[in-house]
Amino acid sequence: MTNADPIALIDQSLRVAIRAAFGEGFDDVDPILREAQKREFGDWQANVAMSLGKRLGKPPREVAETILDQVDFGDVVSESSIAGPGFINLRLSPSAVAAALLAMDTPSLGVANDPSDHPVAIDMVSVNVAKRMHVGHLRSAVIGDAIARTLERRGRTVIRQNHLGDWGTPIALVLAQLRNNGVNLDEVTLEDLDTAYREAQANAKADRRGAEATRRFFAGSHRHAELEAQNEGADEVIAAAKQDLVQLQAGDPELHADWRKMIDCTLDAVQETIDLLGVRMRRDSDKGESFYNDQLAGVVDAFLASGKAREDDGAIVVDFPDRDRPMIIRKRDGGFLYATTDLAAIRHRTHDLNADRILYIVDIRQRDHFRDVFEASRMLGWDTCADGLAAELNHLGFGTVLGADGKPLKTRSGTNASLMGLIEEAIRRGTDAVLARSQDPSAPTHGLSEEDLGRIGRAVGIAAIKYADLSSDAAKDYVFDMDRMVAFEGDTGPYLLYAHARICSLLDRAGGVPNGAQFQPHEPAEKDLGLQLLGYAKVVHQVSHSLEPHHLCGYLHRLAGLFASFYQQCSVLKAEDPAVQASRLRLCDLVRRVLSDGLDLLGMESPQRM
RNA sequence: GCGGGUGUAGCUCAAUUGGAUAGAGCACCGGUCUACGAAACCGGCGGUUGCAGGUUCGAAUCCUGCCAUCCGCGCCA
Repeated sequence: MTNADPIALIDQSLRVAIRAAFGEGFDDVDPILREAQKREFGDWQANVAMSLGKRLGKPPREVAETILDQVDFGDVVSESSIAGPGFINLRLSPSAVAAALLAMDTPSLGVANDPSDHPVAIDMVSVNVAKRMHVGHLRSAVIGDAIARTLERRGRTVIRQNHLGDWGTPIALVLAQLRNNGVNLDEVTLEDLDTAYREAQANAKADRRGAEATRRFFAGSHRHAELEAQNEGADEVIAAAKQDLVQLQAGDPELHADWRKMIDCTLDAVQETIDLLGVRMRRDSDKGESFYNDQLAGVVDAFLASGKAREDDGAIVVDFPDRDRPMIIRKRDGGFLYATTDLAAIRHRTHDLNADRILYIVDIRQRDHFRDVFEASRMLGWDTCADGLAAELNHLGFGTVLGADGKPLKTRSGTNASLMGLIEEAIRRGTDAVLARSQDPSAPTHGLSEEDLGRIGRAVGIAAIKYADLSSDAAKDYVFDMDRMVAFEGDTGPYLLYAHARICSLLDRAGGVPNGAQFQPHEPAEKDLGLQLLGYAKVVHQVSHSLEPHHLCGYLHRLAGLFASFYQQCSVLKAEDPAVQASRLRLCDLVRRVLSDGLDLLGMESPQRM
């Protein structure tokens, strides 16, 4: 915040006034400044009088009057009044808004860096080897990317961690299946892998009760429950796979080479999808379960040595003081579990990566799992970095993607909808719309090359999908309705892109912002737009803490809406007074940059035309 | 059975974390383009915030009890 920040100035003035009016003991009273919810009331309001009234035993309105008698807002506030039970309503002077806009009109747009120099580790996407990506991965990728970009915007180093499901009996089963099928792994496609995966699954469960296993099989990514094939009483297929796994672990060169090829094939396909989605993640983000494999025995030993784990019916478990269900970290047969791997991963991320914040962008149904793992890791101090700083461990759990019927989104055949298919359809529909509009000779996109139009269509389609995913509370389920998303009307990603594109062409026609342009937000629409702009840094800071991108979506949508109103009410190019025109152009330019910056944090492109 | 989430306009979602008359979008009705881009703007219709109590100046938000619904619950990941 700069010293031109009118809200900080008002806050300070009120604190001084409260101290002066009520004496010592009222040194540090929060004026409870809030944005006014309705413009009729004012721009901002202070709600301190109500709580202070109680403390002083005086009517809140009287308290408010006393404060206003004492306060000196300088020329920041143009109008103040008392309303209702004791709200202090304030209207900012145009000059104060102008000064604040001037202060934020810098490359940073007022967004401050986070002081921490530790990296942040984000566990996101987390695909399963040999499986196609499906909608279950969409949210982790989109939300994770938005969070990562927001933290990077604040100067943090973000280490994306693709916690691959690349180890264990499931993977061994697929390998065995591939060899049975005589598949040449040098030319293997993800299709082959996916098929082998399904066949392996079918074989594994053929000899056993299938219903429950089938239900789990279709549940989602490996971080959900994809293969229910590790129960005791393994049949021959599983026994053989476990044998393979032992050999693989022992370093059998041929098996290891096949295993690598399988991973490479999967990840090449993943990369293609990730790139098309515009999610920033590369192969150097890969750190799968296999990475932690040789640390798992040590994890269990550490818990045993510290007395935090005990043996129970042959298994090793960790107890929690407030829960009766323990967490198993080693099975009776000596095998390790998902929890064991996650404990190793936390230790790696604090001890080796030095991360002071570890975020998990994983389905919310795993809340209990992460609660257990986080708490257990704290028992051994594995949440602390080398410098003694305790890392913040956070599970950003997201809800399920539902179809129009309100049930988890599936294809007609009942399998999980392919993520690539969804993305391609969104892009196709975005491109169709862009192409159709470019037919109009007066359209700004008229005459653009097919390549350019395709690029714009892609940006529009992707923005539609992402905005739908990001604009509501991540923890809740949401209905994936392609028709609504790509209607491109109302509260959608394309609406934001459209606002941005209009500003671009406006500035284009004007030849940019004139030298010496000064902010003069006198018209109500100009001032409202200006006030909204001033809130940008705050919302970015907020999202980087709360991990709620939907607040940024809401902010940008309001900004775009206020711009649309302003655009309707205030002529820019036709403004008669050159100073007014210059002011409006500068305002437009600032809106454009904030929109573009905000869209980028959400992982969306902002084309100049659409 | 135990634990957790959710419940807001016909539909999809918000609500600055306890503030004023609960807001948007879609749908519906009515206005605004020989154009600073109508993917837009302006107005209208639409609510007992699941129900019942409680806390206080003030509750969608906090507490208690119900109802509905979804999810999780030791050797799967």
